[in-house]
Amino acid sequence: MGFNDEVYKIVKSIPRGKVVSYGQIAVMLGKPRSARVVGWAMNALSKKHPKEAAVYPWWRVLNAQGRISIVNQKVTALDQKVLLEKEGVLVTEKDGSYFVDMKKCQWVA
DNA sequence: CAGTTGACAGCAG
DNA sequence: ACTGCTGCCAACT
Repeated sequence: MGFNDEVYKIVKSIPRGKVVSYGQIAVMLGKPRSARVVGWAMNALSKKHPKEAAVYPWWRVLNAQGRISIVNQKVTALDQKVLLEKEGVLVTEKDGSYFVDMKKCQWVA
């Protein structure tokens, strides 16, 4: 595979307690407009490679607003919230969705 | 091989 | 400020 692995590589390098946005990953890959593909890659990771999901901290990946945009996957937004909190990331709930303070937790390469 | 999809982002109305 | 439409690009069917 190609692009997918690139995404995973970035994800794997995210430090504990930090989060990044899809667009940010896309930029790191040199394709600023591939945010959607990054999301697709994450989806494929948990869906087709659940075993690798334990290695790649996909839960540190959020959308640009710091919102957990996961919807109907194997893992729920609640799971992601718990995982993040376990790492010391403050997750706030807002109208059924979970948010992270990007200002404090966003990872800068 | 061609059309559809998607855990997004950014600009337009 | 809020909702909606478009752009983008790899993987899927």
